[in-house]
Amino acid sequence: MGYLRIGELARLTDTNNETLRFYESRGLLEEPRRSDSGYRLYTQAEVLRVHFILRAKRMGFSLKEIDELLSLRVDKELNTCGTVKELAEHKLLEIDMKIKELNRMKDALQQITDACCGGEESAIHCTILNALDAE
Amino acid sequence: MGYLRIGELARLTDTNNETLRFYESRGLLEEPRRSDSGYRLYTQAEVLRVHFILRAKRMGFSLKEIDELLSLRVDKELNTCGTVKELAEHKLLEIDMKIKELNRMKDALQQITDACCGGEESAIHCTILNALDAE
DNA sequence: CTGTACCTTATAGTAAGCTTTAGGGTTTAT
DNA sequence: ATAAACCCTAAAGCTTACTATAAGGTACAG
Ligand SMILES: [Zn+2]
Ligand SMILES: [Zn+2]
Ligand SMILES: [Zn+2]
Ligand SMILES: [Zn+2]
Repeated sequence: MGYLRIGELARLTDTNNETLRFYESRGLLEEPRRSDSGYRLYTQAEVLRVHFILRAKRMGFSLKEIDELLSLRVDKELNTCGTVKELAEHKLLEIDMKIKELNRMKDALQQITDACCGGEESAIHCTILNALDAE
Repeated sequence: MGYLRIGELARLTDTNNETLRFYESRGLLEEPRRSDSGYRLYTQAEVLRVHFILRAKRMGFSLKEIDELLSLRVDKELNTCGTVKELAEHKLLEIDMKIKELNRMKDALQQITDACCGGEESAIHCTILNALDAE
């Protein structure tokens, strides 16, 4: 009574049964209790936990990192803000590096693309192709 | 005489034998002529081609897209700047979308991270953990 | 009692871009 | 002649985050 089966948890969290079982296999969800017939039985706590996972994913954390965050979350009183903030700042640095890398790509590609006429004549003089070819 | 074996091509392009064979398997490099003993024999043209591939990779093109670019490059006179520029602009859009996505992540994470004290006391009140938990 | 929706497991497949392994020939220097 | 360095193929493995398939058992409505 009050228990959720996997499909219901999936619906409530906008995921699906396979993903939830996958998260369990990766340790992101604890093994839930089972019904007599072996069905997984969840509580509201798991709804919150899945939402936590999804939010962390949207922040750019990998499942492995989310696993760490979850362990911190489980016994908050035993862990410090310092530990949590370190993880977050590390991730921020990674995101920043990716952004910089993409901006480098973008600028380089934008430059050779702007120079290309984009016309219907032959691409022999194409700045894009030629830039990729240049020594 | 004048031919390069795979290891030499790898050295000249700062790649390795396996990667070059992999590129061949993906159609990025043509099947080269072979020595009597079956060794791949390359010319300077392949050095240029591998450099093309590497530059395109640095611009963010996938191997599949590079394959397309290479076909365009091979007979430039049969293709138009318009075709090439279309590929480039499509890729620019993709890069832009990734940058925006990462910036969204960064801003959200930055906000909850800035609010975290990062101190040595228990994480019960941690803004990071709590933000990930919040409904 | 039968259909349908739901659940179970284990295993394999997907994407990208390689890397590694296994097992076996070739070239070159000493 | 032999060791080191080099090459070959085919196949498997790696990473991330799932998704799909096969071959079932269970719950419940009509
Ligand atoms: Zn042009
Ligand atoms: Zn052009
Ligand atoms: Zn704090
Ligand atoms: Zn904190």
